[in-house]
Amino acid sequence: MSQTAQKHDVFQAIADPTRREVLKLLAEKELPISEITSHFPMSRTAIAKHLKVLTDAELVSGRKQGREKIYRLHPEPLTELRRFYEQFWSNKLSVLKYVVENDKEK
Amino acid sequence: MSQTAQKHDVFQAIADPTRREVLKLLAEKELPISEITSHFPMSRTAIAKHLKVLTDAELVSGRKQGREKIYRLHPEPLTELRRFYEQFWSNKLSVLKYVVENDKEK
DNA sequence: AGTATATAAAACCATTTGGTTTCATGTCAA
DNA sequence: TTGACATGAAACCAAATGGTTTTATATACT
Repeated sequence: MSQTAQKHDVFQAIADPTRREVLKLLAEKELPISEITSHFPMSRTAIAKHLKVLTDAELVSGRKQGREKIYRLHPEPLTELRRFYEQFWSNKLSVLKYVVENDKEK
Repeated sequence: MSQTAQKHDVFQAIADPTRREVLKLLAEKELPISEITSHFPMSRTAIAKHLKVLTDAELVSGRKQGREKIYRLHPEPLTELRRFYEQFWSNKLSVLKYVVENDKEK
């Protein structure tokens, strides 16, 4: 269980639309599992599994409070998304090439 | 087979590390399938399937030229990635909240 | 014409994914 | 202490994913 365990990465974690929605919910405020579940047309167990994946990717963390488990967002890993995105769209030759070549076709 | 078919979306397309690498390759210049394949430890057929997924997500397109099929990058759909990212990290309350609350803990 | 090359298409396979149901456990409240 | 509530854990399942091998077809080269 090292710091680098990370069975699921960010890219995989956000591949599922339900998980993306969960992240949006948690961006507002932290929530217990049952609260989160109430926003989706599926079982609590299914949501719990999604939360497991998000936890693996270190995008959320849950703490037990009484009989509830409360999840909160950890947005940092999303910066990897940004880095990926910028390889293609930020001050990169590829973008220029793309734009130029597309202009030619018109 | 409408224009809106789009069986695979961008998030799903970039979930696989091989496909992310393919995109990086194509950011440099357009390439035929066999050329792309030579960069990976798997069969041409496997790469062709990855290219199919990327095509579904409209991240690449292929044109037949002689006996080769040449693929090129279409980076536009990646903006959806950016929009997603910015929901969490760009001038949003959630970020402020996150930072503030993290400060408190230290 | 015949051979090598580049891709396409299909069948197949193991593993992962995204869901379910069922049962067990811990906690709160009356 | 009894019952309701919130979660955990396990078994199960169908479909999707990521790969393979095999066979076919079109193009290029000599």
